[in-house]
Amino acid sequence: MTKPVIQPRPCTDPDCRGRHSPPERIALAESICAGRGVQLTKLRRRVLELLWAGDGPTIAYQLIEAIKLRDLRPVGPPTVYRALDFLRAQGLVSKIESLNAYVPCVHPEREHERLFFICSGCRTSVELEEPRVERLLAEDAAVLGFVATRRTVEVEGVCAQCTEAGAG
Amino acid sequence: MTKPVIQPRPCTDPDCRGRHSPPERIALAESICAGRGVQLTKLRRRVLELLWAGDGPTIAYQLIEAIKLRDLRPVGPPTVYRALDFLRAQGLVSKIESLNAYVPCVHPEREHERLFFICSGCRTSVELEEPRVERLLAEDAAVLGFVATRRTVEVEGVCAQCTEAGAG
DNA sequence: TTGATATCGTAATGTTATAACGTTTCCTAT
DNA sequence: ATAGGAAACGTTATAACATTACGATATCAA
Repeated sequence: MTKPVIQPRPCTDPDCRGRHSPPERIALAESICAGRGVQLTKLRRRVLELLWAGDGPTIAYQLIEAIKLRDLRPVGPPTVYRALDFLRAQGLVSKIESLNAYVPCVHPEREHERLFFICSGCRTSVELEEPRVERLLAEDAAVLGFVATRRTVEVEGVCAQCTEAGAG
Repeated sequence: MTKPVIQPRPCTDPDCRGRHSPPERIALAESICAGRGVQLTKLRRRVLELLWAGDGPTIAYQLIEAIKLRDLRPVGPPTVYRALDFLRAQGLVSKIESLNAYVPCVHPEREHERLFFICSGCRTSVELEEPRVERLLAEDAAVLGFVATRRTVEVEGVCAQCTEAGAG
């Protein structure tokens, strides 16, 4: 009885809204790291799994707690922050600056900048690719003679569900 | 002998790049607050002055130190954070989320979202209004049924001067 | 197996921000 | 003028987020 092998699968739906199976996305991360010759170690993988398991942006100290619970061993902040740094460098995780929290990237296989809609009601976030925003920012950067290395685009507000719930 | 009165003056140059006299911008802040019936108290004004005096994004604890030096009295973090909260609420100051630092808004008289280009070389930032980005984000929000309350758009990189200096 | 490099553990500490509660200031109605 | 109330501020403590520094372990090529 062999376990079914989970195949990473590039997503071609620009409007998928992040609806992917976490195991499939982890498998994709594995294959991306393998392809780059970098190591998705047990710890790094665990952190990525926990981010996928969370139902919204997760703060570093939640990850520390979760690892303690799940792996029955204590880990210090540097351990988790190092893993996060690695995952961010590989484009597998983004930091939501306005929350000091971290989210798994839905489409690490696409090398795009991401923007986030963050609901202050249910504390979830939606990742979006917006080539048009990217293009405008690149244009402005060019006018300024500015060489961009990182973009942060975050929109805070209330999502459709929470608006309905609040109104109903 | 009367002091010359500094008149606040709306800026009509969309590409002014923030070249304004701080005293003039403080006077503008005064008049905006007066118009809204809110108080730009001595402390709040001092914080705003210090932000204008800084040559780039300023962190809260720098403000605490600066007030100690300048006004010869100790102030606690809550005092400064409250002043910053007020100034942000009035649109006179923005927080740069990716630096945890604060900058005075160049054009508080215009009710626009701002985006920032932040140079990691000289630690300065340039504020820009980008109605086109605003529009795209509004569009995306509409598609998601998302009611936006705050936008954070920050581009990190190296400015033209620093690029030249580094290359030369 | 050895040396080099990457990764991880651990203690301490640094940095950023807020809670809680008391005091002062200032306006308004009398 | 003065009592009541709201807004602003002061102060202590602490919470929340992140890094430094250094040693231990694991991994891999030669």
